[in-house]
Amino acid sequence: MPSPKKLLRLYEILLLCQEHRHWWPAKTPFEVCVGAILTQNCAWQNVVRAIAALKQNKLMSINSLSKADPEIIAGLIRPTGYFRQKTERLLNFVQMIKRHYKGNLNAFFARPTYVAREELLSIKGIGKETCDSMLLYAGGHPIFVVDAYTIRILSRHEVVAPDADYDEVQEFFHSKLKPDAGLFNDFHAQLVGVGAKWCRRKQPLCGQCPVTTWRKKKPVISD
DNA sequence: GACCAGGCACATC
DNA sequence: GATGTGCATGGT
Repeated sequence: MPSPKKLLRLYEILLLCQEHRHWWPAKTPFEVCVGAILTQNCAWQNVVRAIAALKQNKLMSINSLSKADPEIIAGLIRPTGYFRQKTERLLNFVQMIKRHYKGNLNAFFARPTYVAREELLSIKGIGKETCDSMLLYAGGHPIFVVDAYTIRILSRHEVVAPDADYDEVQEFFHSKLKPDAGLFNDFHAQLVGVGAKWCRRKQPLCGQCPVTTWRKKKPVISD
């Protein structure tokens, strides 16, 4: 298991290759939340289209979205796939914020991290990754987001086991790093950045990947 | 035409 | 609790 120092070194190298990514690519916290649901098992470029369509139809707000016809929403988010499920998930989310926080997203994110997390996870259609993306990128809570790229990259470097699950990997980051939302934000963004470019599902890490290049020089495994 | 993309819920064993 | 399956579009 690498030390906190090595994990930070990995981050520094990613940062040198890509610079700060200023994530999440959204204008408002609510847009982050919508994007987090829409990006489930789908390429980001399709999410961009769906978000543009929602904005064009003035549905990028808790109030308007919650009142919209599900058929209309489904039609607008169609490019992201699973559009019926995602429509239901978006509505489940906005209805919870309306019911419990009078539609005030800031009030929701003002809750303690664990309270907000439990509340999000209780919503049908919001799993751990979607929930943690919202907490970190929309709410500024210091919680590490684990996604397919994170597990793929770290397991290929034998930093975590290939079959490591979400909780294990998240706990790994939390145990090695200080709870710093800014660091967690960009670290995860860096991993997704190299992941989307170089780390496809069934392919080995290629030599162009900055993380691979780093490992060739100095293995991260054990210390 | 096969495979993949920044998941999740549910059924089955 | 682990594993398999449905959900669905768009790009390569």
